[in-house]
Amino acid sequence: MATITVAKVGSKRKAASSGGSKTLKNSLGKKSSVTANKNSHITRWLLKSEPDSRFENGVDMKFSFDDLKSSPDQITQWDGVRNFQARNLMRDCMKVGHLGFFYHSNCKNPGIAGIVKVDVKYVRDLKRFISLSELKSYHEKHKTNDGPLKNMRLFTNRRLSVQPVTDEEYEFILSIEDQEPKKK
DNA sequence: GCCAACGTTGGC
DNA sequence: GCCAACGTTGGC
Repeated sequence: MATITVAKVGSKRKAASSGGSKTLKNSLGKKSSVTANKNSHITRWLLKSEPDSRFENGVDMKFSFDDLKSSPDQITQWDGVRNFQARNLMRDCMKVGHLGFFYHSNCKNPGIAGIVKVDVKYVRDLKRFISLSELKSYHEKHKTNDGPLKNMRLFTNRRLSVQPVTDEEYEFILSIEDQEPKKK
């Protein structure tokens, strides 16, 4: 694992940002150490970003997987994360070198476009786009048969823009990369 | 564009 | 610490 820049602290959800205006009074201290403890084994993540233009206070939120690929060194800072839980996860649990899925949200065809290293740096494209609807069909199935995606945060904590992904979830998703999409 | 679900704020 | 009002997310 070469590379690494270390940008971390900023945070993101590409776009947003608002240059640090939001205040951070809530939940530090003990709350976040709980977050850290609970997720200390996590080394895989899912990062949401919006691939389509959307303006918020005059700032374009767009940042697609292709935008990452064409960034200098294929690295970007993940800034603009406002949600406290997401920020705490990044601050306390995410480590340089961890891997993550790059997820396209708030768009026509939401789903996972590729893999990044948690710098955040491009690693590779998925062999095919894995859509939200496909993941959801597995999630539904796995709820009944105790499969690996039964608790995936994409569905159980839908608004989190920086999500922990368990090794089981990560491996399962990689394992369906080579298959034809089951359901769309 | 709608709106359900969820997160944040702030008065009490 | 509760909870109503309000704001945001994000799939549809």
